[in-house]
Amino acid sequence: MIDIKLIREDPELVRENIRKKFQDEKLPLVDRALELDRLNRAAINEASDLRAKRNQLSKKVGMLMGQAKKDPAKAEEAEAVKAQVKADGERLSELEGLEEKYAAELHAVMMKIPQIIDASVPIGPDDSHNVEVQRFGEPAVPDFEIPYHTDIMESFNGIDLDGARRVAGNGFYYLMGDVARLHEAVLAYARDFMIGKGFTYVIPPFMMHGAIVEGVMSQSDMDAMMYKIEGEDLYLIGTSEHSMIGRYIDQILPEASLPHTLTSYSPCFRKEKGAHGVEERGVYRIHQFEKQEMIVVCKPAESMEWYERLWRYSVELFRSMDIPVRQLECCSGDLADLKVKSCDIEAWSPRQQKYFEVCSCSNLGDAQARRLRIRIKGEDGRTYLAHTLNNTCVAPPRMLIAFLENNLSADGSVRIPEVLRPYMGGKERLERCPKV
RNA sequence: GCGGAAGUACCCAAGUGGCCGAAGGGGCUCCCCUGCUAAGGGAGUAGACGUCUAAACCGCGUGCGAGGGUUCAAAUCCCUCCUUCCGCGCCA
Repeated sequence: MIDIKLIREDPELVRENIRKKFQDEKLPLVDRALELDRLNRAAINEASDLRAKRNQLSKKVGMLMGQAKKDPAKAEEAEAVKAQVKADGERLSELEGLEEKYAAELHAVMMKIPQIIDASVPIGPDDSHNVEVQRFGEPAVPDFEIPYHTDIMESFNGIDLDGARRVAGNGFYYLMGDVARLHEAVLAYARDFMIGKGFTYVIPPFMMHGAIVEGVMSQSDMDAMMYKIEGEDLYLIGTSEHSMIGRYIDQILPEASLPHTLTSYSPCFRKEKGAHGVEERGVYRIHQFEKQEMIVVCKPAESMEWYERLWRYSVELFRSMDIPVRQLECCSGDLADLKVKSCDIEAWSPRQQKYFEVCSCSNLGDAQARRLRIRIKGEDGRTYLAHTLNNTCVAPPRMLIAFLENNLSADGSVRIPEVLRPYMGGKERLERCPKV
């Protein structure tokens, strides 16, 4: 969400930004916003004048009523003033209706106008124009065949998709044995990794109110992603970012307390409508997964610096588990409407011989902060909007695909990288086991 | 979940229809007085949001948990909801 003042002062900049994102159908929204803003302010001004008048006259009634005890003539005068106020009442309630109507419409329009993207974002209509920035580690292709990830998991008796389908349907999983333990090991390792970077570990609510949902994500994302609890104003979180950023709703943070650097764990629930749908056979795109996340709330001037730091943490984390990765920058057309700049960290899949998304790092600028009214109080007493960022540390079980494929040996065993061994009871390898 | 109580500014707290945007106290800030300091005196202390403005000040509007309603006028009356506290119940 952008500032309405920006549209007042420089509508062309906002239009240009919409064009850069290949959303020309939204161009009329700019003029619509200007019009609604004008109407809204006119209504506010007139209503405000009427209220001022009413307040004055009502006080006068009060005074006259007081005097009426000694001088009955004053009572009549009071009645006359009452009638005056009542006369304006109709116009005032009409204006109040208009205020509400215009404000609501304006808000709806403003929610659709995308955040101003950073000047450095590459321009392109869709994800095919995303830009590979840099690779980390050698994308190796072994001389033996790498099975599909669920087959690798099955070779350790580590997954049951059939059972999950019976219980919850497609898009769920049972992880078992060493694979389940590995899943938790990766999360625990990522947690400690971030604690080591000075982040505070947080376990947030896994559900949230509708008002928070609207603040942290766009309407289209909400429809495509969120599960609603029947009969309650509660949604299952799609990522801990939602409840982590939501925590700051209506808060004014002392400047000295910044930056807030948090690493949160949560299960994540997603409908995955649209996108490419839920995968039939595997744990790449599913309705439920777990994630260790990074969250930063900081001063506006520092958000780009944090953005750079955050995605590098992901790279460092994956490299420490011997997984080759690359940084892929999101182009303008692929950037969600709330984001200023974003990149994916993609892990190498030796089986498919291509990179696939495992982390997503975003600088939201003041977009979430404006929607949720997250402000900072400066030393000079002024308040201003914070910036928010988020990034994935690890999101298994998808992340396990990269892990298993890259650490698989010709004999079918999987090497446990040293950093994970303390979380696996010292185990150095996962060995194939007979089918149960 | 049931019963009871309560939500007023940084904190405590008075206020049941009219100069109440809100007494009083504490705290905090500034000033003065006094060399003996768990001292005295004075002043200030809604923040926020909206509007107005080139911007700011000022002004105006909103604001007493939230949202509605009654009224010329609501902290005060009515309705709904939320939160907290105390019992009871249930439960990892």
